[in-house]
Amino acid sequence: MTAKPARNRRTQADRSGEMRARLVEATVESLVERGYARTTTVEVCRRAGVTRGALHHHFADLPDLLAAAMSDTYERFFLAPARTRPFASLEAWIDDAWARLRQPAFKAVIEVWLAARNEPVLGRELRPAIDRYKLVFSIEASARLKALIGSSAEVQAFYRLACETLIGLALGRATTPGGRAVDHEAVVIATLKTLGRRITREAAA
Amino acid sequence: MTAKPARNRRTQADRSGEMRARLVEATVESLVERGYARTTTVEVCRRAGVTRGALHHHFADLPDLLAAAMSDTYERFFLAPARTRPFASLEAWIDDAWARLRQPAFKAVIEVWLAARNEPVLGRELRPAIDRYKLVFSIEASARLKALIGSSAEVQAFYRLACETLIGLALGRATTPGGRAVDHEAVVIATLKTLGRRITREAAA
DNA sequence: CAACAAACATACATAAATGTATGTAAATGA
DNA sequence: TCATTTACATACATTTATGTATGTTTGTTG
Repeated sequence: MTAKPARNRRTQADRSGEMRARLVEATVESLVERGYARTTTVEVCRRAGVTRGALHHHFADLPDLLAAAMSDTYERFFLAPARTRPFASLEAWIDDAWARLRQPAFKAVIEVWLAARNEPVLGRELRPAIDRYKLVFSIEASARLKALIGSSAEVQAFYRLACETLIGLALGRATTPGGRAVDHEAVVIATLKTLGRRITREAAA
Repeated sequence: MTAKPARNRRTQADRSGEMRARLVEATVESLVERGYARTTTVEVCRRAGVTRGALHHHFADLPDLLAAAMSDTYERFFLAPARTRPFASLEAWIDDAWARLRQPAFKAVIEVWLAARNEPVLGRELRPAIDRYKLVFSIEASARLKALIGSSAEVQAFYRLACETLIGLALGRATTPGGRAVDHEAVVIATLKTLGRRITREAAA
């Protein structure tokens, strides 16, 4: 039996998990730094420090890997932190949402969104992952959002608007050379919060 | 001398102009339908119905062609229509701006933005064209916008916000399978206009 | 109406990505 | 412990894009 697990003896599940994680991480990095067009299997393997054989063993092809990378980013950056307490205000939600969308990793999501639209084959394989992603902004899917927005049509409409605004800002970051903040980012966020406060106040009245 | 210009005799300037136009048009189409990653010289030539030799004669390389495509879209969709009368209201500006950003051609711009960020070589060549594009949203560069916004910091901030919102919506369209409208597009536009009216009213007071 | 240059086509060499096939080391389980 | 499966590496064939070089047609100009 495997009585004494030698110092560097890892279980197969461990090896698989770690390898998949490394590959997914390398994929996201490549998407952020080099974009979809230059995110090839060789590039990902180079970053992960493994051979293409390893990649091919764990993922059927690039679409498969991208779907995994997307789901992973989705889980780590958007779902996991969302399992905390409810939002105190629209302002708090804006802070929370923007803290996520401003992450460099969100550029990877944008790249995949476009790639899925651009390449039908890829789109078919990625649709499930993408649809899960969309739920991040879905009011119905989140008890926190439902509680925050309530039944006011005005608040709900403002929420939709704020989502698009944040995505616009995120695209700005994604297209800025270093992924740095775009010029008027702070002003826009501040304005969004101000408007949020007013909408909330009026809805309460 | 070229006494009687035969029916199908075209001047060299004509031929060049038409060829460049065809290539640029094919490039934009390809960017919209297939994205940057699959917009190759062969694909562009296939669409334009010419050989790669022709392309290479008019454009040094793909970055050069992309810069031309970008400038052309810029000119046709954003600058040219902007030379009309001043905006009557923020609402009118929203209508005008959205009428442009909702065009499929704007997806080509987004693709180029990302490509320029993703590939340094391309970025260097495209920077001038991109910087010109940014002027579309620049208040200082447009007398119409200056007149519309005036000196109110609130109106100016709202304008910045609205720009990001519209870009967010445009990205939504760009990532939607048929380039079709995203779910809550109409609501967001309507809300933006409502807010615009309020901001204007308050700034006047 | 030459001589020349511009406009466009054809052909080939090179590079890079992908898929597949096969080989080896490590882990599992009877 | 040994047969078997899983994890990963190596090698090759194919495809596709690019750059470049050279050829042919069509306009321009003295």
